[in-house]
Amino acid sequence: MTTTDRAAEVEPGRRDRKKTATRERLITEAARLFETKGFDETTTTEIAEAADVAQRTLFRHFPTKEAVLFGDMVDLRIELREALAARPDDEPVLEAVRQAVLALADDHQRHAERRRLQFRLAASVASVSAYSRAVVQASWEREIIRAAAARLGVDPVDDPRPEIIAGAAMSALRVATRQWTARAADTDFVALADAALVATGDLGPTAH
Amino acid sequence: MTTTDRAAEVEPGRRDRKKTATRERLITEAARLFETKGFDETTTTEIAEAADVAQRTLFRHFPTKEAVLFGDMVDLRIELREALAARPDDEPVLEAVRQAVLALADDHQRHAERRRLQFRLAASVASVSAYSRAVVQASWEREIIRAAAARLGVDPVDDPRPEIIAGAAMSALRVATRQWTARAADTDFVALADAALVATGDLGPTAH
DNA sequence: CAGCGTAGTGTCAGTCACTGACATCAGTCA
DNA sequence: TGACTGATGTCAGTGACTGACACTACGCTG
Repeated sequence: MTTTDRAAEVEPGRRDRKKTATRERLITEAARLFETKGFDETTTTEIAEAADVAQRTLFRHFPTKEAVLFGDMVDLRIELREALAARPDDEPVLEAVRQAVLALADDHQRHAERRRLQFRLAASVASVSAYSRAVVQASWEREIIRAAAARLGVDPVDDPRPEIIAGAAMSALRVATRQWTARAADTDFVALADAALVATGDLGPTAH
Repeated sequence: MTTTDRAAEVEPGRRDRKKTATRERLITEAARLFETKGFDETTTTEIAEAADVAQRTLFRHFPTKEAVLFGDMVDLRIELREALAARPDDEPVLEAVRQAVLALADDHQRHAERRRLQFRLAASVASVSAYSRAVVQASWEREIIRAAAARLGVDPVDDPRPEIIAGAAMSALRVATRQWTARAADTDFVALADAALVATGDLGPTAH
């Protein structure tokens, strides 16, 4: 058990290291350019050149320009899935979802600067907003749906409740995100998210 | 200004009639081409030529190719807003939202063929999915948020509940849409949507 | 360790969504 | 009727993305 942890983590060779290095260079250079020049004003060729690769290489690592911006979020889906799986089986569904989504919130807190850039661009650039909603957030939503369906013991195609729970949780997360983006950099994002997620369980009492 | 007064329904002149005729020709020709050739396989120039206008004219009527596909949904937002406003003030929020969203469902029922094409493409083409979520559905969601906030007497920026309600309702609608698309053409969409929306109020009881 | 297969990259040329600029023509209205 | 204005056509671009092909270096196997 030297560097191998659980699922046979083999030391990656030079080729793989170069590949991930290129990928990360693209992500950071893109973020820097988006920050300084704006999203639409930055071309994919500029990003590629800043990372010292050909434009074609950028599109071998990412399917779209938007995907470069959110490139550091790919494993968040897995993280959310594991957080959901880690909740005790006898915990109420909404509580399990709430706790798991706080793992996402915690990640945002840890990568505050990058997340703020992403949220800011999602709020101002149409194509980024669309990507964030339809690709990033939708992937999280699917994890919540899957987990909620499993806990409720139902088929998410027949029973609408898993998807409704997921939609409500994602809405809560969006509210927290918007509030956080509008406030000072040291605002506690997890607390905001928690407050919003608690309100998710209050839909009944909202009745009137 | 324009001709006489504005809010009232004035008989549109020949110029306006031509304009809307062009717009509608673009929408129907696009739908026909998307149906037969597929979305990605149809170029905007082909759509324009089928409608007997220049490609440039298409982009004066619609900002994107996806917007042409959903061109017949523009006034649905207004319809939803009015349905929300029409609900009695003393009705519980969730019930008002449910009834209003059934107005959307009813529209889908009435334009079954076109809606099925749109949903099918949204399920298979990434850019269409993104547009549907981030533009079309998001606009409905905003209407629900606004109405729910007004009914609860809260500011939707501070209080997450309006957005959570809206997110849950939109999720219910998406479930119903997916179920409907997968079933026979004469399936009762309103009934499916109603069943899903009823479940929205059951999040508390879902507890365990 | 020599040699072979292949993954990651560069280069080039092409497609297509979308846009600015300018000319033209047709409704509209004084 | 004549001036104004808004819808359209034409043309020339920009920039995101893609297929094809060649090349190099990594890594494995004999």
